[in-house]
Parts: sequence; structure tokens; C-alpha cells
Amino acid sequence: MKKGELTRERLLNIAETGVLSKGFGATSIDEIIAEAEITKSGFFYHFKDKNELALALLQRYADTEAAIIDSIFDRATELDDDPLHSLLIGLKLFAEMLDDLPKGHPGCMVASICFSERLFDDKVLKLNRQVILDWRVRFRTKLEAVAAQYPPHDEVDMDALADMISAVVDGGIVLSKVLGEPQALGKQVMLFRSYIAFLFAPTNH
Amino acid sequence: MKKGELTRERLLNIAETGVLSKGFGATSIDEIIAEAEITKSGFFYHFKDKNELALALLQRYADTEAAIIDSIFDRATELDDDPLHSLLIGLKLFAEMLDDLPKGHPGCMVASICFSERLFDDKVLKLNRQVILDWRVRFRTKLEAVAAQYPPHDEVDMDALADMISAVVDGGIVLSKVLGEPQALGKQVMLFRSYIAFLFAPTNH
DNA sequence: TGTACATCAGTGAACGCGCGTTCACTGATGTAC
DNA sequence: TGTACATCAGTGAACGCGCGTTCACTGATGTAC
Repeated sequence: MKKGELTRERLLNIAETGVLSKGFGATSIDEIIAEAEITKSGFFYHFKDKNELALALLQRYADTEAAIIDSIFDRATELDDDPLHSLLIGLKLFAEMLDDLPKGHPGCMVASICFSERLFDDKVLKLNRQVILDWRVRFRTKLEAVAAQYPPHDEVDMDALADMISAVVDGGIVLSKVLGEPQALGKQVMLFRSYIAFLFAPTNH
Repeated sequence: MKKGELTRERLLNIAETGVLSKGFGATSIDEIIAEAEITKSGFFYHFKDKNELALALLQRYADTEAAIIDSIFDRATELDDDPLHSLLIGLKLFAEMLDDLPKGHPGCMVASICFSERLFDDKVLKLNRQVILDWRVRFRTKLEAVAAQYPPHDEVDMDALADMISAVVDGGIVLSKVLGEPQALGKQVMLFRSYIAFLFAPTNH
């Protein structure tokens, strides 16, 4: 990796922790460059303005999160190839991973951006939307595979059900942060898992 | 109501819509006073600084939300005094109310404050925590009444289950805002309701 | 292998605007005697 | 009923700081011939 890319990456790392803990508006460029030990003009060499920083930040965040989720659920499929069981295993692994983060999940970029909308241009807002929609597709596929084999015991909108994982994670992050209880997030994911288990439970016959 | 209280209330209303749509940091005093048609010093006559505004805003928000929730669930108890049925009715009424809000739920004050922590002093953060804990107690009581009569079919942490309504609402608000789908929030509440129905479903015997 | 030029990865100084906050003052309303 | 004073609900002007952004410049590295 070239020198410039390294600096850029360092700037993104510092910005990320700032944004996730304090929000985007409260994370100033001055603060980022102070920690990165670079001048302000150096920052603007890498990002033409703050919007471009937000875009890069969100993009990177979405990519790494997606990779983590995929690896977890791939592992779950390795352990059991039944769609329902592998989904339940995946959700448990996911919850455990969230619990193992030493200081709790650092917060969700999507929600963070969502609550300071006005500071961003259309590109950022569209990408934010896309991130949620990607999660929807990702889980919808799994849920449909489950539903094909285990008919659900309640009429549910599959898109909404797929979105529920995003909602529970985002809501769980809020809980964790506000209460100061890092394990709150993992517990919420386990409750969602419990719901999935009921919804698709095999009928005894 | 005296003249001063009226102005104060107007300031709070304007500030509230600002904070809920754009976040606290992005809602400036200049903007609030412009809409209220008052001078800046007039604003500082009512609130000694921006933190005091946040505190008043959060307090008022929590109170009115609590009143709405209580009236909905009181109504539900009127309709059916069985604890499970009344909870399910209450959740349905709640979801319908959320769907009927013309532009969707304006956003959650708690989450909004949560994502710009650093701008607030301890008082505000403590109150934010208290609001979540109040919701916990409120729902925990209902859930325990249900559990006493209908043993749950899964071992669940009652506090976490009570918190789940907060998580689902906050997460649902994020979904609604980011996707631009106002009905997303109501759907999430209905999914939570579906979970409650499974969890406490009477056993056929 | 040496020179000329281009690109990379920044520096340093300045700017202007918006923001929260302060402070001395004021006209209208309420209260005491 | 009239006067004196106090409180209420603000006004108007100024301040200083931090913020995002710009612009002219520069030393180090890479590339062409």
C-alpha cells in the first residue's frame, strides 16, 4: 500500500470512531487531523470536502459489516445445511460476536447518519438507503429458503421481517449506548432469533 | 397561560421539529428564533443555554409519549381485561396510531440525543437513560401479568423483552426515515406483536 | 547514468461565516401602600 | 385612586471562537528519454 493510501486509511479510522461515538456533526476536521498528526490542508488533499469523507466512511463501513455478516452465516451453513437451523445458528453466532466486542458495538453508521440528515448531500443519503436495502435482500433470501421448507405460522411481510434484523440491531445499539449496557444488543438479537424459531417452528405431526 | 409560557412552548415546538428531523447539533438557535420571530436574547431569557433547552425538550417529549402510550393501553384493557389479549390489542392500536401519523413518526428524541452524546451534559444523558428505563418498567409490568397466566414457551429475560419494544420502535424509526417508508415503523411493531403472540400462546390441551 | 518534468503527498497562512453566549438596557404589566 | 417599585418578557449590539474551505506553494518520489 502506498503512503497516501495509508494516511487516508488512518484518517478514515479516526473519523469512524469519532462519528460512531459522537455523531458526524460533532466530529470536526480539526479533531481528526490532530489525532492523525497532519495539517488541515493535508486532510483536504485526501477528501475534497466533508461530504466526501462521509461517503467514504459509509461505503467502507457497509463493506466491512457485510463481509462480517456473510462470513458468520457462511460458517453457519457449514455447520448445518438445513435453512432454518443454519439461520438460527447464524443469529446465535452473530449475537455472540456482538457480545464479544469489548466495549459493545461502536454504534451504527446508518443510524448515526440518519439522525443528522441535513448535513449530507443526496449521494450520502442514497447510499445510506442502499445499505439498508442490501441487508433486506441478504436476509430475505435466507428467510424465503426457510419459508419454502417450513411454512410460517403467521402471515408476515417478508420484506418487513428481513428489515426487522436491521431494526433490532439499530434499536439495540441505541439501548446499549443509552443504558450503558453493552450486552443489551446481543440480547435483542437473541430475542429476534427466538421469534424466528417460533415463526417457522416445524409442526409436530 | 401567561404570555411568557406561551412563547416558551412555541420555542419548544419549533426546536422539537428541528431536532427530530435534523438532530440537535444541526438545529441552531438562530433558526429557532427566526421561526419564532423573537430575538436571540429573548431565547436566552427562557433557556439559560442550549443544554437547558435539550433537557426541557426531552422531558416534555418523554411526558407526552408516556401519556399517549398509557391512554392506548388503558383503552386496550377496557376492550379486554385478559392481560395477553389486552397487550396484543394495545400493540395493534399502537401500530395503527403510528401508521396514521401523516408523515410518519417524527423520530425519536432518545435516539436523536443518543447519536450526538458529546453535546450534552450529564443531566441530559441521565434523563435519556431514565426515559428508556421508564418504558422498561411500564412494559415489564404488563409482560409479567401475561406470563403469570400464560407461561412463556421460551426462556426470556423479561427486562430485555420489555426493552425490545423500545428497540423495535427506535429501529423502526431509523428504517422509516432512511427508506422513506413511513409505514415501516408500524410493521415492525406488528412483528413484535406477532412474537409476543407466539411466546405466550395458550397451549391447546 | 544524468537530466527534465510530472505527480504525489502534503505545508502554512488566511478567510469568512455561523454559532452560542453575554451584557446593559427597556417598555409593559403586576403589586403594595 | 394615585404613586413607587418589582418583576416579566423581552431588545440590540457586540464578542470570540471554531468551523469548513481555499490558495499559493514545496519537498520527495516516480517516469521518460
